[in-house]
Formats: sequence, C-alpha cells, structure tokens
Amino acid sequence: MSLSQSIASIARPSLYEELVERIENLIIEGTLSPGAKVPEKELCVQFGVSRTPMREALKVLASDGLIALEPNRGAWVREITLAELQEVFPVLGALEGLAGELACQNITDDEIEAVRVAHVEMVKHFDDRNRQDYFKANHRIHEIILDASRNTTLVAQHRSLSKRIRRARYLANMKIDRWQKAVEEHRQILTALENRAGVELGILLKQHLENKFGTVRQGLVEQESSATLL
Amino acid sequence: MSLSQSIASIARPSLYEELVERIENLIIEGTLSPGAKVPEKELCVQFGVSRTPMREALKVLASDGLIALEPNRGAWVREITLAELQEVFPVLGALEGLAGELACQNITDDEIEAVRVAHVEMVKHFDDRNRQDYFKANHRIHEIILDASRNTTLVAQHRSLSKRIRRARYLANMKIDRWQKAVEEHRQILTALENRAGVELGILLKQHLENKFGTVRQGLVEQESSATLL
DNA sequence: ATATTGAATTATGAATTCATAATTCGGTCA
DNA sequence: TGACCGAATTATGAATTCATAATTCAATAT
Repeated sequence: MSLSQSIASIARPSLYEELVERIENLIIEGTLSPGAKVPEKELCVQFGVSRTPMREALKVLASDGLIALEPNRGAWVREITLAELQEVFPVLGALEGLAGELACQNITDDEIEAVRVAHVEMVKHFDDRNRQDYFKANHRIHEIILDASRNTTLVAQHRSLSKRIRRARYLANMKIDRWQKAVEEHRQILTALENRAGVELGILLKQHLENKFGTVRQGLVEQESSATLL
Repeated sequence: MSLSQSIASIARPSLYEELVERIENLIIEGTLSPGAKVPEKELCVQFGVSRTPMREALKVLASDGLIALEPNRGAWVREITLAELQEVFPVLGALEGLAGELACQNITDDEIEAVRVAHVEMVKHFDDRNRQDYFKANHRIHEIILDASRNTTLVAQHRSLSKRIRRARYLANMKIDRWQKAVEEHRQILTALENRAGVELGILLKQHLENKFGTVRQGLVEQESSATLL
C-alpha cells in the first residue's frame, strides 16, 4: 500500500483516476444529483478526454456504489434510499467504533492537539451558525481520529461508505437543538481521546453516528415527502 | 439495489463484469499467484475479448484491492503482507461482530436449520480430514449467517475484504489442534445462533476470526521464511 | 385526441488504431 | 568478463472507429 502510494505520488495519476475523483466530487457536492443521468459525452467534453478513460472511471464509481450502470442504458447517480441508510449506518458505526479503539492506542500528542484545535474552531463556527465551515472542522476531526487508527484498510472502507451517504447533505436540514447536541458529543469525544479511553471513545463515536443517522433520516424523509407533493 | 439486480438478471452481464469475476477466481484459486504479473494480452486471448473490457475489469479489480496497477507498467496481483493481514482482520472482526448481532435478530428457523445441516456436514469432513470439503461447508455456514444480517452493504464489505485475504490459503497449513479448536468454536456459534444470542454470537464470531488470523499469520510467516531461504 | 408503428437519430459496448513509455537485446567499450 | 549504450521490440494509455441497442419523433391508425 505504501509502495503503490509512493509510486503514485511520483508518477502522474492516470486519466481514469483523476476522472474518478472529479466525478465523485460532482456527485458529493450535488452538481450531479441523486437519480440524475451521468452524461458521459458531456463529461468527456468538459474534461477534455475520450470515452475510454471516462468509461473506465464510471466502472470504478459503479463498483464503489456511487453510480449504477444499466446495460445499454448508461450511468445514473444512485439515489439514497432510507433502506440504504439503514444498512450503511450500522456498518459505519462498527467501523467507527473500531477506529476509536485503535486511535486511542496509536494517536500522538500532536494529533490530539490538532483535534483540539479543530474542535475549538468547530465550536466557533457553531456559535456563528456557519454550517459550511462547521462541517469542514467537524470532518477534519473525524479524519484525524480515523487516520490515527493506523489502519489504512479501515480508513479506506470508512471513506468509501461515507461518500455514499455524504450526498444526503443532511447538514442543510440539521435543526439547532440537534446541532447543539452534536457539539456536546464532540466535547465528550475530545475528552475520551485525551484520556486515551479506547472503549469509551468507540462507544461515543458510535452513538454520535447514530444521532447523525437520525438527522439524515429526517432530512431524507422531508425530502421524499416534498418530492411526493410535487 | 433490488431494481438494478432485477435488471441485471434479465440483461446479459457486460463483458467487463464477467471478466472481473473470472479474474477474481484466477486470483483466489491461485492460478494467478500473489506478486505475479497479470498478463493482460494473454487473458484477452484466453477469454476472447479485446483489451477495452479487459482493462475496465482490471480497474475494478484494482479498486477492490486485488491487484495493483502501476502506471505504464501493467497490473500485478497484490501480495498479502503480514501488515495487511493485521489491518484487515480487525476490520473483518468488527463486521462479523455486527453480522452476528443482526443475524440473531433476523434469521429464520429455516436458515438456522440450514446452518445446522452445514455444521453436521462440516464435522463429518473434519473427521475425514477432508480439508477441501470442510472449507466449503465452513464457508457456507458463514455465508448464511452473513446473509441473515439482512444487510447487503455489510455483506458486500465483508465479501470484498474476505476476497483479499482468502488468497492466503491458510487452510493448507492449518495444524490439527487448531482445526479441532475451530470445530469446537463452531459448535458454540451454532448454539448461540439457535438461542438467538446476538451479542454473544458477535463475540464468538470475532474470537473465531482472531484464531483464524493466528493460523493465517503462521502460514504466511512460514511461507515468507521459506521464500527467504530460496 | 391518443396510441402505435417504424425510420432516423443518438448512446452504448467493444474492437481497433495510434502515440508513447518501458523493456529487451545486441553491440561496444572499459 | 561485465557494465553501459541505444536501436528494436513490446506493452501500455488513450483516442478513434464500428456494430448494435435504445431512444426520439414524425406519420398513421384507432
């Protein structure tokens, strides 16, 4: 893994890899929304590549579950259903629990300090009700903890699943009281990390995720009911 | 998911999908061994397809971690290092633990009966010291439990990771006392399942996996040391 | 007005072609 | 003999081409 990474950092990544990332971003940031057709030709023109690397990228994205390829009918951004959320969240919970335990065994003092800094920043953005920047700081905290597990397989699995649900864009819908609660949970998470209390951190992260699930579910239900009304 | 599956079952799977499966099998059964080059051209001839679908398949296999693509140098079957095993097993453990808990909530009596049948068969093959068929029955048991979690995401993640380590072919090296112990563990697993004791089953499966890890590690260490001697 | 048919158009799946990078191998020189 | 160079060969990355399946849309029938 480290070998292939070092090679990748020297050599220019191939076209298809770049395309995977860029299309992933289009999906996550909502330019390509769930249920929409992935316009193969347009994307080729937009990125200035031929269909070959584009189609290779689409195959990888399909294998990651971000899009669905229907034979002879093209690619579609996969919808996030309530059923899928109910599947993904427990799995993410199991992974986060493990990450928390491992992180407490392996995290450095510098990394804990980095979490502390990100935490303070996150709280500031909460006070300002700045959802965008709150999300970024929040995300940074979880990334540091995950990386501190020193388990690239775990990190990769978690990232892959996170991407699938991140599209739900739950933050836009997060109610203020739930948001407040999330900040409090993060205070506990930081404390457990500082104490290197592995099992406790695992439980906290899992719980934190379950609450997040509540938010996402609510957002999705609202979205679905409003869609029905149209 | 059910939609795309029903479509896939009607339409002929595309070439690249078929190739992904067949090359996967070549890797798992050892025809393509770890560290070996994946002979793109030869495989094209062998399967009677052009390079385009073949290369699409290789991209997917790389994304699944079965092979490594080195820019301008081709594809190689990824080696299983001890470091990777140490990463993968805890993740699989977390997933199996979850699977056990969910299975106890959702498994049908018929499915428990199927596990019982496979268990009896497995014990018979143990008595005959028939490793091949023991492995098959063993595998069937774990598949039923996993499927009983009713969580296709969990199943997919578990399968993907299992494939990565199944290549280690640990069974060939399993010592008789460890084998005996594995059978005993399976007796407990069956009992927990019959009692629908979710938490307990989760712990048992995780423990069972850790023991398996010991076997795989030993096999790998022996293999590496013998390789060094060459 | 709506549904249905079929030709024209477009999109997709896969083979082929082309440019370039890596490897091989024969020859040269130390 | 062995290290080094460079032309020939081969493999790889990506664009193009070609065959076929899906879709669109105008014309017709109900």
